[in-house]
Amino acid sequence: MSLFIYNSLSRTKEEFEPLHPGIVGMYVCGPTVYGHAHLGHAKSYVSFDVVVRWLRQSGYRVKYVQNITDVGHLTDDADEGEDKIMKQAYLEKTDPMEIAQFYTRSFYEDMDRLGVLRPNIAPAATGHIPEQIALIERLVKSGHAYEVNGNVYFSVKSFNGYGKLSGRTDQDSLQSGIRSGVRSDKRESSDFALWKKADEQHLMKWNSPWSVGYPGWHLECSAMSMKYLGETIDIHGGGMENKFPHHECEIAQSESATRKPYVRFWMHNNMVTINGIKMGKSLKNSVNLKDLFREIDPLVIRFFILQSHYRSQLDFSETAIKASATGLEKLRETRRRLREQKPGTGVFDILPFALRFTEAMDDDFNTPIAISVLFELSKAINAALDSSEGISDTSRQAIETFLDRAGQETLGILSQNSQAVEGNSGESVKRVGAIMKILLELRAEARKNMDFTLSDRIRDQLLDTGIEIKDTKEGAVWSEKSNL
RNA sequence: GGCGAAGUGGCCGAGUGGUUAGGCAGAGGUCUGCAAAACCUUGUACAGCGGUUCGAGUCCGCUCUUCGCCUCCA
Repeated sequence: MSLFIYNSLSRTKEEFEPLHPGIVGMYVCGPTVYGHAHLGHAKSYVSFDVVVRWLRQSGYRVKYVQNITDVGHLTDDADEGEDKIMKQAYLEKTDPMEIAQFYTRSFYEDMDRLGVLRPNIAPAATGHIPEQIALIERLVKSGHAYEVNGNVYFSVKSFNGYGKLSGRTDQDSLQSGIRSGVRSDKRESSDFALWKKADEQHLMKWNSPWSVGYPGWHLECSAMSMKYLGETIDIHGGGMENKFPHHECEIAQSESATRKPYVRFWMHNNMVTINGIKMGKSLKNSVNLKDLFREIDPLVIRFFILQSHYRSQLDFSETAIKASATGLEKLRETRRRLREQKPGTGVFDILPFALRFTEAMDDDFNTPIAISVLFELSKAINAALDSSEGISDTSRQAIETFLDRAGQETLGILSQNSQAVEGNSGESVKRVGAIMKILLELRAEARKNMDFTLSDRIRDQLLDTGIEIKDTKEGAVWSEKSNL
């Protein structure tokens, strides 16, 4: 069985083979750091996190590069608009670098909580100005770019592959979408900026052969991916909304410079909608992750995201996320039960489940199917545990190995210690365990004496503090109730 | 207007020709002091209209509706 990935460039699923055997070069467009991360970021980076994890599970060494955009680019290609980071710096009365650093840290905090593994390399745009200038020089030299008044533009007409990713090849219709009346030095209105001359007030600017200025917003990804992954990379990921113009421009400038294919597999993840409408900062309906985490376990959000396919839109609602929370709790509960169960004699065959899980992941990272396999497995495990034979120790170990690999290492939703008392040392965890043991013994005694008032009081009051008691055949067990 | 995606049972959400997706919610049952959990049973779903086919949610056409991109955005 081999891995198939949907390639946005060919619009079909293709069998994946890396350019260099055993090693995958992967680049994903990172955030522009001028605000806290929102649900859209979560969907994107959780999705690509699972891609990376699965590639590694499949035996590849993945070199994962995800940039940090800390240059505040203009808000459009038409030579006007504002610099977002600079605007935020004025707003917060500080300088752009502090803004970028602050929100970069915030971004990683949120991603860590979602269980998103850090990229191998996280290059910042401001740290790669020389590489970007070198790329522009290469394009000017080869006639694909031209300078006017200190600005450098890429000539779209000079690259005839323009539009192959987005399907937008009709230059006339492209131009009709651009507003008229804007003064510009461009030869063609579809040309895009590689270097912009800075005006007086502009805060972030660098020397270049053309002017004191700053790089165009498509340039950093090309320059940095080539630097760290080579001129042809295996996988480039990003949000759908970046297909055009961002990725189209990346292809144009990169392939014009190198005369080699830039990306072998383009992967685009879909949007988060709220009540069916796209979530966006400009629409003022974006859901900030830090706010969300106060009410919902970050891993529930991760699970919720993975219950739909990365190429599908994900509609966020209170009821949908609650359903996910209950579902995830069910999987966790099964795992807990399995661990605590006394060994039986029953043989449990994990192989069919493992095969179906692999098949689902190999089919363009179909996490909803993969999760449905976990649910079916959960049901089978519970049924086996309820039966008189139970599950043998050998079978139990095989199941746990699979759950570690599938549930934790691949999907990142069943962490081994999810029920541990968070943020506490091993000592205090032990102490809580000892206290609970005493309480459960007292309650068992009360039940034996038919004193249900007392036994229910212990149960109810513990529940108020977030500890849940369940009476099973083997006696009472306790667990921490995850929020929501 | 151009490019693209999509309409699945109360809700979420898979499924590219032929047997059950899965989850949540609901109903009935087993277990239980009660509760919780778990298990069992329970749903004539595929926007509409035509067409292709022995057979279509799945292919083709038309209609309706929704969404994304064409300005920064994951």
